Amino acid sequence: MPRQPLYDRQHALDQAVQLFWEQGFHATSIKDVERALDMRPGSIYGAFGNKVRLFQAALDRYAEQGLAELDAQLQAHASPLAGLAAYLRSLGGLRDRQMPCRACMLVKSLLELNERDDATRRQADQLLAAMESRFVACFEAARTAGELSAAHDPRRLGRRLQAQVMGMRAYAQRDVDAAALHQLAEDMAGSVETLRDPSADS
Amino acid sequence: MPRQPLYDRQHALDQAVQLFWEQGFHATSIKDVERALDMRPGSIYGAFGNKVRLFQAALDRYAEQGLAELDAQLQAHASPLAGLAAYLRSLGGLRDRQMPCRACMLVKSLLELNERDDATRRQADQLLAAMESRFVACFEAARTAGELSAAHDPRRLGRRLQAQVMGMRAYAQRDVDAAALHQLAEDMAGSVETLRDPSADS
DNA sequence: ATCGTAGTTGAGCAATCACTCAAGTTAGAA
DNA sequence: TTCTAACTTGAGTGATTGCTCAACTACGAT
Repeated sequence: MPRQPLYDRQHALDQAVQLFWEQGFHATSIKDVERALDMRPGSIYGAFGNKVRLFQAALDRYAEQGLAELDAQLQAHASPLAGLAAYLRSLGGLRDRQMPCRACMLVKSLLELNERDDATRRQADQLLAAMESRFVACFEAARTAGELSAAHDPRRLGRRLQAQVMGMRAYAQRDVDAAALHQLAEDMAGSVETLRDPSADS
Repeated sequence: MPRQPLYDRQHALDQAVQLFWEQGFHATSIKDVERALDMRPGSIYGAFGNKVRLFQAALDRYAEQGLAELDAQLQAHASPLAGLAAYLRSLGGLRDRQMPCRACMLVKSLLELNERDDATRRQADQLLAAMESRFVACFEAARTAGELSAAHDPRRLGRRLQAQVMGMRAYAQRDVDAAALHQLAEDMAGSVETLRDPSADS
């Protein structure tokens, strides 16, 4: 085994996530990637294959971190519904922190890519489906915990929640002030909390 | 006045809307435009200036038609809230009709463009703001008509509605079945209808 | 019929695109 | 020390990008 790579693969991928998240796939050139990763074309292609595969790896990494953020919020709260509400409220602060982009990278990719980049678009779709599954599982947990009435359909609620999150984050990409975003998040969090069965004991 | 243009400007713009709506700005080449509009580069640049300005003209035309659709739904219903609910339900059928794209072209543009295309992104933002204003005006009308309790803030409701529409249409871009989309639209329409003041007389 | 103006055409421009590869560099194994 | 396999480098590939412009065409006015 002669010679280790000079670059840190994880760190390089993180830089790629930042870059693609901000600029999208088509507006980002390999020149941009060279600058952001501080790597020369040969190394980039040696490490990641080509532009599409680098983008796909970045998508995977982004989704992984997104799921981790959701899980962190869920574990910080005793009840599933409270966790989801807290997650929505945390999205209200999208304008406060400094970020590459406020909209979700998966949604940006889903909307940007067409059938010419079919495999990548399907990947974005699947990663979004995984996120939705987490939402559904959450509502199911709330139901078995008696927090949510049996009349509610967890899958339907999960779909709706994902659509709301997609909407809020796309809206956050608009040129609106932070207060409006917090209000929006509060409204959405409230609509999750009102699902709570009034006859629940805890 | 010697010689009329061979092309129909409105028709050409409609073709441009279709093309850009489906593929986005960066993934669409002038070659694509030549094919779609059946025009040669010289004519295209003579008529529209350059790629950016053609895209901007297409954005304007798209927004104009989008507002017209909303207005059509509103005028078809006596009450503002009923009109908004009908509009949301109509979006549930996005998967049924054949369309260039299910997601909103304004949102696609807002998410695709970055500060490098600042003017165009700001234009998309402003057109979305105009749409939101229509929503707000609608809620204000509902309030003066006594359909909506004075406790509600029309601006806040307008923001929320726009975020919901953005979310639903982005969600519709996913690979989900039509029934799920109708359910989602029904949920959102229902949430508008429950705003109706129970003490309203009509 | 002639003229002038506006619209059309397509070959072709410089710039950029994603990508390659031969030459050079580095380090562990022998 | 020498060898060798993995990694780095950057000049350079052909293809494509957005766009131009000189030649050409069509048509109303005179």
